Amino acid sequence: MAALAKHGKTRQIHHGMSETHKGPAIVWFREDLRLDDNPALAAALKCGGGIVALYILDEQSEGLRPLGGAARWWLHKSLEALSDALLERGARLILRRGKSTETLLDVVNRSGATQVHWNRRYSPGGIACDTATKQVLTDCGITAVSHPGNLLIEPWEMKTGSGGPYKVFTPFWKAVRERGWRTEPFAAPQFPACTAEGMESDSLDGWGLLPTAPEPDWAREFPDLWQPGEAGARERLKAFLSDGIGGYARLRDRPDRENTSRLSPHLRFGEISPQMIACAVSQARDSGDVSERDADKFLAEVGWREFSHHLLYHFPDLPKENLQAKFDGFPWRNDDEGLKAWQQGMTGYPIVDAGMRELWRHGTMHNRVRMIAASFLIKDLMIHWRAGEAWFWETLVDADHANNAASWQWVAGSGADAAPFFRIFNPVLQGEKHDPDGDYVRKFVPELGRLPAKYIHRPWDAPDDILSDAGVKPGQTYPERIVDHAYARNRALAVFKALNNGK
DNA sequence: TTTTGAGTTGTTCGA
DNA sequence: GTCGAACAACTCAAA
Repeated sequence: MAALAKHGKTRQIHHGMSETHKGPAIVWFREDLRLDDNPALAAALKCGGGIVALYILDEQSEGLRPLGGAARWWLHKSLEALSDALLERGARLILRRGKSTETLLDVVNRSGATQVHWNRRYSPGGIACDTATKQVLTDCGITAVSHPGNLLIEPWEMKTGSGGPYKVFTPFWKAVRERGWRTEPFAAPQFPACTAEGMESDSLDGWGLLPTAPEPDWAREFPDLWQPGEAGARERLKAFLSDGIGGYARLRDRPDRENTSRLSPHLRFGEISPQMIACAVSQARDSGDVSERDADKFLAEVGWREFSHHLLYHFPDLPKENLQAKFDGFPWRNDDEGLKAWQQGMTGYPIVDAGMRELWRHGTMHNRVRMIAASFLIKDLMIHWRAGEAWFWETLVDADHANNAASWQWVAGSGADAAPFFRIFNPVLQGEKHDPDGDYVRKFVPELGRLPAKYIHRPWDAPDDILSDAGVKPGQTYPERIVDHAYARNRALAVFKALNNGK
């Protein structure tokens, strides 16, 4: 009807109508691709005029970081799932591409919506975009409401005794727990019979989010490992609570076991809320199914996500600038070959290479191995943490602006509550400690698969007959070490020491 | 204002 | 093989 009318005129028409006829409310989905426990969706449905469920692929607005490849794959699948879930309830997901503000205005005008609801983002680009959008909508007489839907507590609500943001995790998490968070979920909403009838929508396939030829199909194995979407998130949580969380405190560091939750990409896209996770874990603990130790340890990981997001809110430069200014003088090495070897999993250190190859093949890496691999890039190769951050952003399905930046700075020592400079992971000892049988290495570095456990984390120490029995030819079937760890460790220690003396 | 205790994830050395 | 200490010095958070 009013699809082609100019903005102003359309608005006028609808304002005139709103006295007698209530327009629909738009739910603008962004990083909250779920129907359950979704405050923006619940609020929009409450309006009673029907809803328009909208997702905008915004690759143009300044300050919004374009998704990396692996995350684009996830987004595609997650939008499919969301669209299906909405269809089951008689609603459509409208897909649009373009600048957020303009696109939203266009959908407002075409739909005659009088309200727009969304759940907040906390990155500087997201905040800027949402603030501007809210202003424009408000100026047009549209009610724009932002809701808290992605964090346990809003970042501005957590303050230390002196009024500043927390910079140390332990007191932060203690304060969050003492304060508590919302435990009543927003109920699974009842949908009106018909919504967004006749609205134009892009075709998801047309967005090109999946890898396309001649690009290699790096996502080939993803579907076997992941089930993006709300239902997948719920199943993952359930499976973790029944199989993985028992012994979590002890076994979460073992990449050869399946004791991590693997919920991070689901959280990243908001397919499940941190409240829902926390609630389920607390219940399992209270009923005695899960030990207090395991439950608390796992909840603390949700706490780290929270901490990272709060940090990014208070320190918007976190993804680009050292949080500790003294690191600005750090003599990072330019080493394209080293960076490439690291990215490809060809450093000659089996645990590092296994991790980097897991990342490429599966779009994820075990948490412990992320630290080992990151420490290797930063401290052994002395390559800037930003190069590592960028690679993880491109390859992780759970790539999260806040977590990624905060974690890389933590490893580098430049971040909040960071590792002391002398904490330099030894890739051999870490491998032997956390992958004692070498099963993790065997899975991702098959050319070492026949080496006995004793040598699998240090093939250079293996006698010639053992190497040849295992079919390993150093420098041919598997690379020699690109740097000697003992040498690299001393080099890093010297640099860090100078950094501290120089202030 | 001052003081005090503490700080995710490690490694190495020497007893 | 196991264990504790050293590795530095600083900043944070709360009393």
